[in-house]
Amino acid sequence: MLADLRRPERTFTIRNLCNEFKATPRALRFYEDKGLLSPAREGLNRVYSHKDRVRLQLILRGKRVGLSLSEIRELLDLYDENDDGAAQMARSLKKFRERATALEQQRDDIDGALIELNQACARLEQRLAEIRPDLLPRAADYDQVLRARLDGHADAALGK
Amino acid sequence: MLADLRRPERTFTIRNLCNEFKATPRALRFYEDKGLLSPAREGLNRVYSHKDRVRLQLILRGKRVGLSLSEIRELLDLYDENDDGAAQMARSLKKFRERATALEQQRDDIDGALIELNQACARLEQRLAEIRPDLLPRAADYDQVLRARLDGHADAALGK
DNA sequence: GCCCAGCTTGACGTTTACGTAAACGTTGAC
DNA sequence: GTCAACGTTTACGTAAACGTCAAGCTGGGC
Repeated sequence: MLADLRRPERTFTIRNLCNEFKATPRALRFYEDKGLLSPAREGLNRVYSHKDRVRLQLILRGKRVGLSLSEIRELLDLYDENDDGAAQMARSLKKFRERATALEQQRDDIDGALIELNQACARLEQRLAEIRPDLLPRAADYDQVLRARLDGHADAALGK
Repeated sequence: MLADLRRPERTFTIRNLCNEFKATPRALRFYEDKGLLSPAREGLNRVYSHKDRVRLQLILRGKRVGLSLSEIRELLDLYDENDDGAAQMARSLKKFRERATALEQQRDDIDGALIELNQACARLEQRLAEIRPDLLPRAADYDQVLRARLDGHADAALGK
């Protein structure tokens, strides 16, 4: 029954979780090495509980937002030393905001790079158009999309 | 005179260029190792010409837009094997466009991460507000800025 | 002559997140 | 009985872009 999948006593093999979350066994073992996971053992084999599964979800979510494994571990540790949930939530919140700020910085960097790239492209296109128009990969539509997006961002950045 | 700085026969020491472009000597030597630069020698010491300076500028620009050193080298090589300028321009243009596409993908990834982060932040804030409002770092203004930007991007992404 | 500052080469260290063997044990299918 | 398919541990390899010594040469100032 599917219901079994939700029963808390259900456990998972390493491959179960790998399949479910598109990870590799090597990755899960690596996370364990780094102290992010600590599944039970059945003999030598790893046995993952629902709690482990949740932790893995948190790990992968952390990765998606660009946290390093050590940062993720810090956050997980916070939830573990769980004497007072509120304090840890506050710290997590702080961490998340820091990450958000960093990500915005990254995005601004990327926008800057895109502007520079587009200028370079424009120059190249112009010169090619003069000299060897036949070599111009026709990508007018592509460029329109590209510029539309950039303009949007430029507006947001400049016009506040 | 400042005019001397522009005279083509003016040469530069490694430190000159490092200071001008905020790089380290190690970096310039590294680029040389990788075949991106090949300054003249005066005894043992490196002597950079104007051409070398331009190449360095191109290298740094390439880095800013996220090209790897090997990709940059390919482009520089194109300009060197200079039998037909137009063909290389066309290839550079292609490379640049590929990079632009990749950067946009990266930016979308970042936006996705930011959305996930903001959701997490919102949940944390809400629960903290219920349980321990005193722990809430007051960052209302910060969040407004943050959301304004995100909304802007969301609009651009959704509204075509 | 001495010393320091700055240049040189060479080589190993760093970081992150695993990949990739190697070598072995366990279980189930046939 | 043996082969395949999983699991295990240990350990080295990878990629990028330099940082960080180490050890030595050289020119200039005093």
